[in-house]
Parts: sequence; C-alpha cells; structure tokens
Amino acid sequence: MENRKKQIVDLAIKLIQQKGYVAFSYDDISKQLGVTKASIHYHFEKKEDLGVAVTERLFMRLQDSLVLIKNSSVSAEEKLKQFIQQQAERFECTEICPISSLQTDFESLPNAVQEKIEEVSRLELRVMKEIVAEAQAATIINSSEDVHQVAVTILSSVKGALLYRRVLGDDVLVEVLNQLNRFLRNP
Amino acid sequence: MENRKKQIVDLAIKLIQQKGYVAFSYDDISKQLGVTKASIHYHFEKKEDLGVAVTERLFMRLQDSLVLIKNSSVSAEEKLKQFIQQQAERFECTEICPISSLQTDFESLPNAVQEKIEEVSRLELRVMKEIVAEAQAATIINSSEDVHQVAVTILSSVKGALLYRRVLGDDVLVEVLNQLNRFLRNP
DNA sequence: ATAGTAACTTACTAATAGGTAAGTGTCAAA
DNA sequence: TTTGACACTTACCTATTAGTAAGTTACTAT
Repeated sequence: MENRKKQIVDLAIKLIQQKGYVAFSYDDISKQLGVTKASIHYHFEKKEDLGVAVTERLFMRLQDSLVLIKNSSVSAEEKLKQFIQQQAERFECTEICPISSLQTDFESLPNAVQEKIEEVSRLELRVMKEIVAEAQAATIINSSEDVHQVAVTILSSVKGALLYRRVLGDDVLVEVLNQLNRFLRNP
Repeated sequence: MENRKKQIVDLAIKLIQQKGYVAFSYDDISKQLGVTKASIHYHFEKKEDLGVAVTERLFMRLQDSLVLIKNSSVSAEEKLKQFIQQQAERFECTEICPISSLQTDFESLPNAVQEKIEEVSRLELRVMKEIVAEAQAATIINSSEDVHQVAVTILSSVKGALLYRRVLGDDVLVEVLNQLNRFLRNP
C-alpha cells in the first residue's frame, strides 16, 4: 500500500507544523494511524528518512504551484492573492508553515534534511519571484521595486505573521496581508 | 551566587535560539557550565521554571528598550534603525530570535510559559508601535499608514527574515531591511 | 499447493530526557 | 564551635525516544 506512505508523510507534515521536527515522534504517528510504532519504521527506517520524504513532498508541492503559475491564465493579481492567502487558509491558527518550522529546527536536523530544506527554501523564493515578476509586468506592483527584494520580504513577513498569529490571534495575519497590499499596490 | 542563575538563563536563551525549547536539555546547560545536571535542577527545579525565567528576562529586556526609546533624545530615525538592526546584529547567523523560537514551539510549551510568551509578544508589538509612532511624528514614515499594521508587519518580516537567513545566508536579512526602508520612507 | 513478498505485530534494546533524594563541602553568623 | 544555609555532587528513578530482530498474517504469482 503506497497509500500508507503518503498517509505517514502527510501526518508528519501536520505534526511538524504543530510541534516541530524534534518534538514529533514515531509514537505520535503510529497512534494516530492506529498501527504500531514498528510499522512506521518499516516504511521509513530512520526518522531521517521520513524527514527527507517530508522535504521532498514540500519540494514537489512548490514545483506544482510553479507549473500552475506559469500555465494558468488567471490574472497576476489573482495569482498573488491565491499564493499568499492559500498558505494562510490551508493552515489552522495553531499551525505554522512547515518550511518555517523546519527552518527553526534547522540545527537539530540530520544533514540530509538540512540540505533538502535549503533547496525547498530556494525553490519557494523562486516561486514568489515568479509571481512578483508577473504582477510587476501587469503593473500591479510598482516596477521600480527589486523583484528579489520584494519576494523575500513578502515571504518573510507572511511566515513571521504565522508565528505571531499563533500567540496573538488570527488578526495578525490579516493585518500583515493588508499592509503588504498597501506597500505593493501601484499608487 | 545569584550570578549562576543569570548564567543559566542566558545560556538557556542562547540554546533556545539555536535549538528551540524542546530540543535543549538540562544536560546541554550543565555540560557547558561545567557542573552536574542536578545542580541546574537546584536553581530551576523544573524545566518549566527555567522556561518562565527565560520569558521573564525577555520581557524585562523589552521593558528596558521601551524606557530607552521614551527617554533617549536620539532621533526617531536612529531609534528605528537601532531596534531593527540590533536584533540582527546581536544574533549570529545560526541563531534566530528567541521569541520566534518560543512561538514556534508554542504547542509544546508548559501553560505558564505559553502565557508568558503571549505577554512578551504583546509587549514587543507595543515597543515597535512606539517606534513607528515616533517615526511617523518625525515624518519619516508616511503618516497615512496605520501604526498597528505597520508595526506588526515590520516585526513579522524581520522575524521571518531571520528564519530564512539561517538557511539562505546573511543576505536575506539585509535585503528585507532594505525593502522595508523603501516601503516606509516618505516619498 | 507453495513460495514469496508486503505490511504488519510483539518484544525487545540503548540512549536520553526530566526529575529526585540524600549526602558533601564551604562559609558566615550565633 | 556549632548551626545553618547555599551551592553543589553522587546516585538513582521513570518515561520516552529512536531503532531492531524475529515472528505473523494475508494476498499473489507461479
């Protein structure tokens, strides 16, 4: 059952969003799936293997959205809105971005996972740059702004807002999103 | 020796910045201080007690900077620069903001520490709002912007940038700081 | 029917975590 | 000189962690 592997990875991502890489355990996963811990080890021998699988899924998700961005005929305006808001809505208020969570736990990560999360972060930035560039071409974003700088700032502020949201409540994210809009919109 | 307690708390904060609340252990601390684990327990019986002491120190640091902001005769421009850049320079590239780290580990924190980190986050926001309001009064920041929204956006983006810096390198933070400046400066 | 494989379970290990009880050395006040 | 507090150490306990070895069940192709 290849499905079981997917189940485990999905649950691992969710747990990483809630508790982080260090804090989640094979016991958490096995109990929630109603199997023994050893059966999780059967699918992913070491925690490192599961960690790599997790980062590979995150990578693929981003690749998918990159393809979607490039091919879809949706307006640049909608793409920008979608990508940002999607992150916000996909997660509950107690969850943060899985990439942020792994960045936070970076020093405790096995080497293989460290390298992967580096790749994921770079790809994420590429995706955001793609969106910003399109929005700029559509004159939604002021073209005098530097694509790279704007992209990295949007990503940082959204990820940071998700952290604050967890302790200060839902409003934080909405406020940051509003302010980003104010900053970015062409006057 | 009240000094030892301070040593422990300082080291705990550093370890939280590097590895997070869940990942750091009494063993880490005792080894780095050259004493036994039990002696750390003598000063802070439970990990929760140390966690509370840590958040209380973070709170006091913020209170100090709040006083400094209100009393110092430095220009609003300088204050804004100082507060933001201070965070960046105080930490090494492998370290993130201790508040962010505790926000990430929020779900794994003891209740008492959760409540404290909530207070710390609110105070941090207050400090940033104070700075933004002053900068606005000095017409450095466009006065049409909402103080609260701008403050929460600055905090979020700086904290987020520290996460990305850890995996993508030092440039990230500089870029975000530059972009924030571009957004904020009066035209 | 049988051999083989996938997906498990049972039962274990070693390491590490937080935490505790009881004792030791040192210093200062009575 | 003794009492007592402080700052420890030694020696432990229990729970949890990642990880493993060996056996079990069920399905599948030959």
